Amino acid sequence: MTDPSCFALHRPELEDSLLRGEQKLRALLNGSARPVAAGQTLIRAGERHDYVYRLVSGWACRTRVIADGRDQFILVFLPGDLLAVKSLFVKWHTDDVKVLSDAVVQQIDFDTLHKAHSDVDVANRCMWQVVEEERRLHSWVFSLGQGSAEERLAFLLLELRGRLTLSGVIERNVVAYEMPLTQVQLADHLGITSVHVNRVLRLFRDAGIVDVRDGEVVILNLRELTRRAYPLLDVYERSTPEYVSPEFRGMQG
Amino acid sequence: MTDPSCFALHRPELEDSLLRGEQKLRALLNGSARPVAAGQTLIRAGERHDYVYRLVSGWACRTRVIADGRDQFILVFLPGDLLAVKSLFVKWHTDDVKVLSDAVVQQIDFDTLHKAHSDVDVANRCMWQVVEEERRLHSWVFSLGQGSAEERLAFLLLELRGRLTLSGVIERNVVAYEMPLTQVQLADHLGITSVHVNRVLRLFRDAGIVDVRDGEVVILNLRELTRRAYPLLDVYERSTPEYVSPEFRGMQG
DNA sequence: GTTTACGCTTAACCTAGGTTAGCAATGGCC
DNA sequence: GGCCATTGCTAACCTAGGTTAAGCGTAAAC
Repeated sequence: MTDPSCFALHRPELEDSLLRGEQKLRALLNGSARPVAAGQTLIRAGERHDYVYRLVSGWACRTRVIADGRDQFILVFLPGDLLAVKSLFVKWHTDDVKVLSDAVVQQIDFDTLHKAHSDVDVANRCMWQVVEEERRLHSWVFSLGQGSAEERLAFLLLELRGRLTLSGVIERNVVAYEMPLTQVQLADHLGITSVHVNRVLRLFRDAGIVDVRDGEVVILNLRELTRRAYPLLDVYERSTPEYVSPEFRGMQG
Repeated sequence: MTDPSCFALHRPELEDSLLRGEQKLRALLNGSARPVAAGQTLIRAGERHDYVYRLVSGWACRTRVIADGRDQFILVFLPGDLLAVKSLFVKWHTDDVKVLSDAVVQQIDFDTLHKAHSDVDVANRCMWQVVEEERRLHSWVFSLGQGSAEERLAFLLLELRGRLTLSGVIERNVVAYEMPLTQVQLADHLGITSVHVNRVLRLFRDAGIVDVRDGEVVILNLRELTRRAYPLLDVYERSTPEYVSPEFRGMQG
């Protein structure tokens, strides 16, 4: 959120409002920071929930687990993201929100945010978070429905880099970043098994495309990684420098 | 939208606001109704778009098509739904919106709705549409990532019935409803091939569970259909009478 | 009244990815 | 030190669903 271009998809008319909303929210969240240990569940599906959070550092995810053990990460949250904005609108959430690495979160209770929500700037900033999540969900639905395991993994690694860049966690154009997900967790997000995650990672490593190891992603050939992910990128990502290697900017296909 | 309980997941504090917002939106949309022929594309990905729509009758979908022919229906819209609320926030959409059967839509341009959006009730009603879509997207991500073809198809047929009931298109507890999707279109939504859709439909028909034919769904055994879909239902749907057969209300697992 | 197009159906065959099962390396923890 | 849990890795085997191709019915188009 250090880079205003993180709002790049929006309408110019709204940019100022979103930035003001961001400032106002920061003021409201200020002082409430607290650490959360890796593995903690912040929100449990089906339980009444009256807080909205900002993830200051660390990674989190929205995940759905069912009785027979199937588990799907629905969204991954990175530093700067607002978590559970929907708390403003729903009695309870339909999925768990879990912290994936040691993290720091700020929080705000329903009543306070509800009052603030009558401020147009704050309402816009909240709506923006939901709209942006929906964009990512669209891509993810397409990926799970139509993408191969290779495409999905390439897409995920590229998308994480793009989001970390836009939110200012990593510098523009870096090719290595910390990524705390285990292979099992990657599998739960990608909708494949951890055995197959391992196969694809080895393939990518052998092909000199990307090396994922010890909680770090090292991109060896950004052009090739982009090429493999490209079918799954949406028109926004395809035209945004933070997501794709230069050769592919705005390309069709 | 004839049934206020369509807002069942929300907070009681907001129910009145949502209903007021609905009335205000209706007033704004009034008079703009126009027919749209089946197959028409209402919104094209990547093009500037300045309208928000209400689907008065007929079915529509948000879909992403890529160059190699892969096509995924991301969301299906039913009568009463607002389409493209995100137009308020994004310069262009990342996916097409296509009308699936002869339909009637009302529309409102960006400037008018933007002014109305400063009204809290209207803003809430718009946010609600996006939040509800996100809930469905969560379930769909889980389904595509973890569900078998049988589970997904059962889930879809059950969900469509539930939504049609909540929005007042069909009566409570009916077991047959019109469903204009072809097997190819079902396949595009479910993330499988039309050949496999056909296989599963035959299986369901032979097992006396549900008969899908000639643009109509006839549920022969609601209990069994619910059982097959159950793993994919979210906690909201599991506890809502419109979605599940009585025996399963609120069941875990 | 033939042609074209579309949707449904089925069969035969194939492959991406799942399943099961080990083994090795690491790192608390007592 | 030994113990246990977690993560990564790999091999052997299996299956859900994909692919290809064909036939059938209906209906609009000429």
